[in-house]
Amino acid sequence: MSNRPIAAVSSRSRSCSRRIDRGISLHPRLLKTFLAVARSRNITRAAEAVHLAQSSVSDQIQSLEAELGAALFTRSKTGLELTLAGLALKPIAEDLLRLDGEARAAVQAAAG
Amino acid sequence: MSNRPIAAVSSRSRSCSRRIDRGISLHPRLLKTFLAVARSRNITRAAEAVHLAQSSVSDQIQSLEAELGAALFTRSKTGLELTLAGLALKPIAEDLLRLDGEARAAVQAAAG
DNA sequence: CTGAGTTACGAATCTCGTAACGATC
DNA sequence: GATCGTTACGAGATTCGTAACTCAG
Repeated sequence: MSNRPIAAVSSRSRSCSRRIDRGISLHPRLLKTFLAVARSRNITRAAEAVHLAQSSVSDQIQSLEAELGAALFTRSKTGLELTLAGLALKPIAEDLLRLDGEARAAVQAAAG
Repeated sequence: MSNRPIAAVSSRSRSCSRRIDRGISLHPRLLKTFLAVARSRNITRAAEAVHLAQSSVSDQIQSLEAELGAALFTRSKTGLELTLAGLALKPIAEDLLRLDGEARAAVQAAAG
């Protein structure tokens, strides 16, 4: 009988945001999207870069912000800008993604 | 209309394995489970440690192996043993999880 | 009206638990 | 028969795309 106290219960309660992961871990996919947006400072462009719909990118950024409890970008008329939190996340996200690749490579090397 | 050439199409075709992510990135959740199994060399124990059902742990390990294209453990009568690939993955998985935490901390620090 | 981001909604997919098996001791 | 891992299956949650909406220029 429903023994899932870990995963949040409320789920789809507020607005639309589909928040991708929720409190368990920083999903690499979100990080990849975040970096694309950080680079282009433009959601539309980032969406093309990662082959996702604009709305998906918008959602992923919001999920990441919700997950971390902090705004990563400031939405201004002239474009998006990284906040202090976004600036702090960027280099670590890059490391994380790099390590992800290293893990794959290491396993391939070890297994043949 | 249905424009999803990226995500695999076949999906639930073989056996039961629900393979968690599939070719996009190393899911931190899988890594956490992997480390728990690597530590106890026992799926039942690992399941208790990470608060999941035995079957979920079994699936996650298989997902990870499928994702990486290599066996991480040898299932023998006496228990599970790490393969060369598993041995190679372990330290990187630990780093990955550590970095995950660092990212959170850095964002918290920057945002207040 | 155009360009950019966000919200609504729905279909396909994924996650994880219960239950049923299979194998080893 | 007890223990441990795997497979089957189903309920609920997640992901992402289309479409509609909002706001600045």
